[in-house]
Amino acid sequence: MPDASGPVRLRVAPSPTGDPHVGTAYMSLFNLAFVRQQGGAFVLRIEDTDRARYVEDSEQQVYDMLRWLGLDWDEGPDRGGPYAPYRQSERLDTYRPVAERLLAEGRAYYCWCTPERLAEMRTAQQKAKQPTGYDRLCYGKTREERAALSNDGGPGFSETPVVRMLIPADPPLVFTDVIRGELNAPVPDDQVILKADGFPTYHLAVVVDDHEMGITHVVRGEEWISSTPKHLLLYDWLGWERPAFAHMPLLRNTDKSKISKRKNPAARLTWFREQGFLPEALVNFLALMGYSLPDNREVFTFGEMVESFDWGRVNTVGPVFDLDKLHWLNGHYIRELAVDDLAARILPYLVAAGVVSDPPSDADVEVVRRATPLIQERIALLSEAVGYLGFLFGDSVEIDPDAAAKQLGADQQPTVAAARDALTKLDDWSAVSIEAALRAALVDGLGLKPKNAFGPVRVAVTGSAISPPLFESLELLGRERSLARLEAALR
RNA sequence: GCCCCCAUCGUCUAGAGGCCUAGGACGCCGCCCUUUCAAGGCGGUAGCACGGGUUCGAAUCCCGUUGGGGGCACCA
Repeated sequence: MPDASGPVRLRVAPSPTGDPHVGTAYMSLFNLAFVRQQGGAFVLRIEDTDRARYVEDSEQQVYDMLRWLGLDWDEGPDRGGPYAPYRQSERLDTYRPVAERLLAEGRAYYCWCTPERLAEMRTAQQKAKQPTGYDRLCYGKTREERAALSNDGGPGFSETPVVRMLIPADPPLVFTDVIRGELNAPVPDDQVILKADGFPTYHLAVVVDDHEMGITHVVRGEEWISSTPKHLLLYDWLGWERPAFAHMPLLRNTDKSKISKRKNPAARLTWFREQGFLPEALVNFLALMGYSLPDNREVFTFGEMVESFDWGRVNTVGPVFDLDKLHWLNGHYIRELAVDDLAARILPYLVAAGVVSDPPSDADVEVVRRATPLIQERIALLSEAVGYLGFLFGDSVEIDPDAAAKQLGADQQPTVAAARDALTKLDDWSAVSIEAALRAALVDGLGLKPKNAFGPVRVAVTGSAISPPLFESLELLGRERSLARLEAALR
């Protein structure tokens, strides 16, 4: 097994079958942390050997999301590298000779069984409480011999055969995992390595490619532990050096099951961007899943993770993906952002919500920039800016009925009127002056508690009982629209 | 059903035999601050799954039980 002292090449190998999965980012992160620490190469390989499940756009989405997260790769289909091509569908010629060699050496055999026959066999085995696995019906038979079996209602025969590994009686089951130490995996059955359509299965393709590409460390999910003996066998048969294996824990849904798009929106990587999470917060959070820094610090950069990275610190327990903590972390990162940076990140969400025109006017951009400091410590997600800042755009504002009922009833009319009168007389339309004028008129003048004095004004002007700080909001809104909204609340 | 992996507060975790009366973070609760909401400050709640060993001593090592997860495809 290679150690980590030499050049390291790791791979991330998503299958292009829909929205990028959060697990892809998770594996990429740990992969990349190790690569950067060791000075190796991060290889992105697209494992598209399943033509039935291939989705056109998803490869591009993988690129987009990994770049968004800043988890950039050194070699890949889009940027080339010494071992191109990096798409398995373009490497078919690489796998076929290997399958033929195994066939010739008696380590593999053709199988003509139909999928229907295999399904029936599995069902029967389960029913009989037997371990499931291929029964080797085709083993040692020629095409003609096997076909003859099916002539009169025998087991299903398919014209195009697959190639299966002939698993020996004592396959290698024990291997050392860099995270878990010595592992004892289950005995495999005669696995298909070449499909009827001529494409390899994952098991063949991954071993051949990892060898060809000089991959030293395989970082993948825990779900692969039970498949590893198949891969070990292939390495041994072919006389190739085994890579090191790191089986990461699986991210979980709240019910502890493997994280899935069905049960958890967060399983879709694009969801995080839609919601307004910051990529740096997500990366930090992902690093916290099943991992900790030596000093147990919780907020850290990718670079800091790299400095002390150690496979031994990766937990073996699958962490539940807890959005509460990610929210907190995201809010934390938002508060640390420079105002202009944050404003620039908020803008697309306002545009997407239709609050700001597309493209935004210079005036709108300026308003967002000036409003951003008011909400920086109030939002945990970029998308929440829409609710806070919507009132600043447009002539009138829609008043929340609940807030109106509580803050703009008959009792509050004099308060609103007094506010209007005080502000109408105001010369200097600045937050400081506005506050002074309103305090004088409402708190001192009408003897109201601040809460009761400013509440009605807030609802009248922002449309909501929850808003950015009132006086700054009035200043940003401007005299004309502010007074108009107070006036409107009096009718 | 068969095989494999795993087990510290609700959640993420620290802990590699004595430093543990088990520490931190999120959440939750209370108080302070306060023009709403936040943010911030202070305090609190809550856990070593269970049973046997080993040892002077066990959250830490071993075995079993229970519990959870994963795999058992011509999917990856």
